Amino acid sequence: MANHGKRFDDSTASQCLSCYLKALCLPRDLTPEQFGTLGRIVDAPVRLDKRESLVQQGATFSHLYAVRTGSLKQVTDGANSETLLTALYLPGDIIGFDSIGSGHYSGTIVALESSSVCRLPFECLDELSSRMPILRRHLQRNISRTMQEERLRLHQLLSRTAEARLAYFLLGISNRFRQRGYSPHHFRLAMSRGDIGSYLGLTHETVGRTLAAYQAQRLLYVSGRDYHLLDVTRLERLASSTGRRQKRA
Amino acid sequence: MANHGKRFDDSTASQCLSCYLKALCLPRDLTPEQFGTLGRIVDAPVRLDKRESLVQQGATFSHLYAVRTGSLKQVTDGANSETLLTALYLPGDIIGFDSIGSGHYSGTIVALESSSVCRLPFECLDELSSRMPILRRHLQRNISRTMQEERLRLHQLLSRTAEARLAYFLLGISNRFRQRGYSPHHFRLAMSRGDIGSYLGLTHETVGRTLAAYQAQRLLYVSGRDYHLLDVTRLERLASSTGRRQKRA
DNA sequence: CGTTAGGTTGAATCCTCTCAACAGCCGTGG
DNA sequence: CCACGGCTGTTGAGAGGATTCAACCTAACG
Repeated sequence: MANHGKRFDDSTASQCLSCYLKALCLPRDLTPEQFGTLGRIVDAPVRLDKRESLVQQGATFSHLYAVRTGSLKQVTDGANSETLLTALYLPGDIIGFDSIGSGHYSGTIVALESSSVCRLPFECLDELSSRMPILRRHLQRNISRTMQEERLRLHQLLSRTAEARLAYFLLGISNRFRQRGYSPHHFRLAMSRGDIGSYLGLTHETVGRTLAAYQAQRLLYVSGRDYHLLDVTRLERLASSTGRRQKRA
Repeated sequence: MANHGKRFDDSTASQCLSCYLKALCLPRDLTPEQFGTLGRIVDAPVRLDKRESLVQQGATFSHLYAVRTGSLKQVTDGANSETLLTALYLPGDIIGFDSIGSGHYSGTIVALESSSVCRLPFECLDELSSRMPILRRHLQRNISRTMQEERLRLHQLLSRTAEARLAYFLLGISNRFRQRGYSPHHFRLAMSRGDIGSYLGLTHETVGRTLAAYQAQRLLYVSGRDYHLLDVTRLERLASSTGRRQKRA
């Protein structure tokens, strides 16, 4: 690093210090000094316009990215020329964990709206983590947790109906907003119906129809990409039921 | 560790040295000394009978396990008293990556047949990895790769028919056997139809019917839990198509 | 102001689930 | 040794849900 000698409260470091998301992307209980060391390797934030892409699928992996504002999607195209939405990133999320293993970004990252992200050079981070067990743990935890959550989530979705899948999805989003300090009942989701469908394995028509059905039952109110969850309890019941006819005991 | 002074070719170390799976669970290009250090922290292998469980869901996380022989499944029960088969482990696989984050095992691990596994104390492994970058990288890669593979796989499955899901699944198994040096065309899968269904989000009837349909088309031959893949090319076509009617361009 | 992408709605088709009945295999226990 | 129940796997019939295809509507944007 060129700025090796800088004090921990220099401009880049304070970027992290002042960031209200630090509880999400950084370990807690860092000493000010550790904080400084870490902040020093963070590059200046990158600004992205809507639809602009951060990295291309297949490009060689070099940085992790922490979402500061806005939201981004990961689209991956498989062998058979189908492209799937494989991840949604909200402020505080770290992008790129899934690309460490192969050395190439596993999908194209596209901004769903104007967004800004922090660049984290992985080499530096890795080198640092060998000397800072607390950081190593934090990274491990973060990877491991997202892996286990996603595994369970996707397996649960596999056997569910569109009704349950959507409820499950919306409640997940709601929780993520809650963790970030936003309202869990009212939020804007910058994804199209098609995006949601791609993520959940449904067609855009089905997504729309299901949302309409929810509205008819007063479970939520949707206007465009604005969502108001009205009856979370009932949505939870829906999400955790298979949505199918009861198998008789 | 009590056995800190042991030479690298002592009994536990040689266990790994002589293990034909070391290419899978250990980094390649280790010096004999590093090899010894690593081998020293590996506990004696654990033997499991069919149906015996290795760890219970929710137990506090302490060890990773490397599968030596046999096969195991991870079953996770969600909130709503449904239990899902969330992972299948074959020789050379590492069990437990998904449990580092939460500190608790994320599912019960059950042997599908008589199996043996190596215990890897995570604390030691982690401590070691701070001094051995090559090991740290290997662990990171392993976690990251399984995470990304699984994410893509499950998202692809979400929008596919039973026909495509099963083909996809069987080809995945086939590849894993190939990597391990077994025949990719003929193998025994110790899972029941119900297990497969749970993993893929299908009912056991559908699994059976689909296998029967494959046999009628001479794509494969199944007898009980013995599988012979006859026409891999055609299976691959099936697996990578959605299985649905072609959407017209 | 026209074009395009996103969204809604309807009708028909197809796939998978549910339910039910039955065959085979295995271990237990009489 | 055989009977028994339990577990696993197979097959069939009917119902329900998601998809495909088509038409139409809206909002955004050059």
